[in-house]
Amino acid sequence: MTKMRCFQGCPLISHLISDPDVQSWTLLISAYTKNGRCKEAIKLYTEVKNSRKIAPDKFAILAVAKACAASGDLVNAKEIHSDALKYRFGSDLLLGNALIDMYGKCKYFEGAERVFGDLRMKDALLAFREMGLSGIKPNAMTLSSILPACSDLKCLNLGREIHGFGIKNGMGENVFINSALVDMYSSCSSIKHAEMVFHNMPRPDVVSWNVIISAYFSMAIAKALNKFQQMRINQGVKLDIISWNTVISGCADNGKAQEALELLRNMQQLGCKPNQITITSVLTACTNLEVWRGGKEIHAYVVRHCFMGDLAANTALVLIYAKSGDLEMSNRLFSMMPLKDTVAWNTIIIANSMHGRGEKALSLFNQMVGSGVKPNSVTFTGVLSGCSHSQMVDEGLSIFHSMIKDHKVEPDAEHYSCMVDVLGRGGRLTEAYNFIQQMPMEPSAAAWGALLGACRVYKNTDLGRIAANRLFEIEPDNPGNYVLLFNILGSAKLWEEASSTRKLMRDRGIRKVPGCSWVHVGNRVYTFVVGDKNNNMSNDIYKFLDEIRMKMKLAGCYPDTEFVLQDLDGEEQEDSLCNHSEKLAVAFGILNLRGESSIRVFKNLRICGDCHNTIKFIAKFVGVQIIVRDSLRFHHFTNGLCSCGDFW
DNA sequence: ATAGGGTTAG
Repeated sequence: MTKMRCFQGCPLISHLISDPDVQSWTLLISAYTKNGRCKEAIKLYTEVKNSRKIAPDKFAILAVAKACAASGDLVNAKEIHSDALKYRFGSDLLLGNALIDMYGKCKYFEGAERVFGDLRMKDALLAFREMGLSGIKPNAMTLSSILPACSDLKCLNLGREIHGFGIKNGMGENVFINSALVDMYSSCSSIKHAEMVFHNMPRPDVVSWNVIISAYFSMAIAKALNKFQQMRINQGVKLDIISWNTVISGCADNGKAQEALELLRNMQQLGCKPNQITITSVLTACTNLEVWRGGKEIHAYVVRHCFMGDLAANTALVLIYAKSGDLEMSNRLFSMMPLKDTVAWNTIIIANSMHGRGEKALSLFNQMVGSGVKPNSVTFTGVLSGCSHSQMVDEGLSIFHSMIKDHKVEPDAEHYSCMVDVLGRGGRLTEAYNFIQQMPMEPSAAAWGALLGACRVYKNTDLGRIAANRLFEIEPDNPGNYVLLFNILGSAKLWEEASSTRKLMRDRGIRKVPGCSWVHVGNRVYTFVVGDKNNNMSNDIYKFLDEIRMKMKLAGCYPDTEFVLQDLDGEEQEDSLCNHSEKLAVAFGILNLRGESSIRVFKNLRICGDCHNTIKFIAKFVGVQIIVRDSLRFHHFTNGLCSCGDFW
């Protein structure tokens, strides 16, 4: 009993063993790693090495390299690498593979390259191709440890040769080799062969099943889920944590968030404990969940299960909070993160940009650079879109010019589009148009779309026509472009031309996506469409909105009839401004405040201008904060003002 | 050489 407690909690396990030799030391390191306790494995390695003056052999180094790989511990990884060189294992193929894998998992690709170079892995692979391998005949261990290198490098030909060599040399039924082959064929996009190898295995084990399911996820999700069901009813194999993670991350990557959450519940019911990878995958899935309760539940789970130290989990949480409207929580979480990589910084910059905090996005960018983390292409998209949403034209221009000059990041079409948006929203329409024409690549729909949007805000009919006509060519099926031009022409009172735009849209058979908003009250999500009367409180909702409209008129705010046009859609002619889905959802949220000081509403399309005015008024009149997420960004309404500065 | 090595999830 005492011994057991020590094994779990005591860092110096070696005290329990009278004379630890290299073998038992290695065994313990592996045991810790297999149980997900990488920190302890690494500590054990370091402490025993230093205090007992034991020289690690290649197996000990291999074991600790795996611990570093699993935990992404780059600091110790470098130490392990230098040990490998110090003890003269620099050209060991097995260890070399493990070190490359370790650096890869720590995202330190320069290190991986260096090991690769030292090892002359390419030469090793070539030597293997000639089946010489320095005169030593490869055994099963060699084959199964070299196959992952083929997977990584997508060397299908060599993989095939290894496959043939294995069969010729009586290793055709080796489960390690076969699983590695399934993975190799799958990585080389040769699913048919992966399938063949798997189906010819006499006794596939958990790993074989995991690998084939993962292979199916890369081509057809239905087939993968089907195979997973087969695995579950198969008596011969027992699901392990990797099985669950494979299928959960497969769902997450394919936008199946609900399924991922359901699988998380399933695995827990069956007594399988989620690990960091599970949590990260589920969090990634939740990031794309349309309706989320502010991330609080999964956050609580992460805290309860001590995954808070995990970089990827934290980054996902930062994004979840931002996307669910809670920017404060997002910022707070980020500031508490002990370690921040490029992705983490990008996330918090984008979060602030989405919420219209351009200044904060810019200052975060400067902090990022100051702390020595290298910005990449995504970073600049984030900062520039922050500048555009906050009318920071000069700042945007200066960032754009510093991209190549100071950061060696080549602007791509997306950055150019951001700059069109920066100039356009800043009211510098001619410059925006010139900018498009000077783009070194073909201007994308995003670039013309940014210009068209700016033309709507600044009521520029001439440029609006040009941008819209380009968009009608590039993306003829996007209803938003027709509606925007229609609104531009309508507000210029060019009725005839406006209705011919409408006709063009109708003739092409393009329909507007129906507007839909939702709000979270208590434990339920309530959905509203235009003119919705299906809610229990519909009468109260409309009464409330009537009252607001009266109050607005008394205050001299008249409905902006320009936006009546926005929803004019044939059969929806009777739609007036008072029944847009976002107004209904806001009204319902206000009527169910229950002591809260803020509500959050989500809409699938851009918010309408009249709704924007009305919600500003409601926020002031009721004295609450109203946060609305539309398809592009967030609006924070407080005391009669919106964070977007009316440049929605 | 009868303690350790090889395949899978992000």
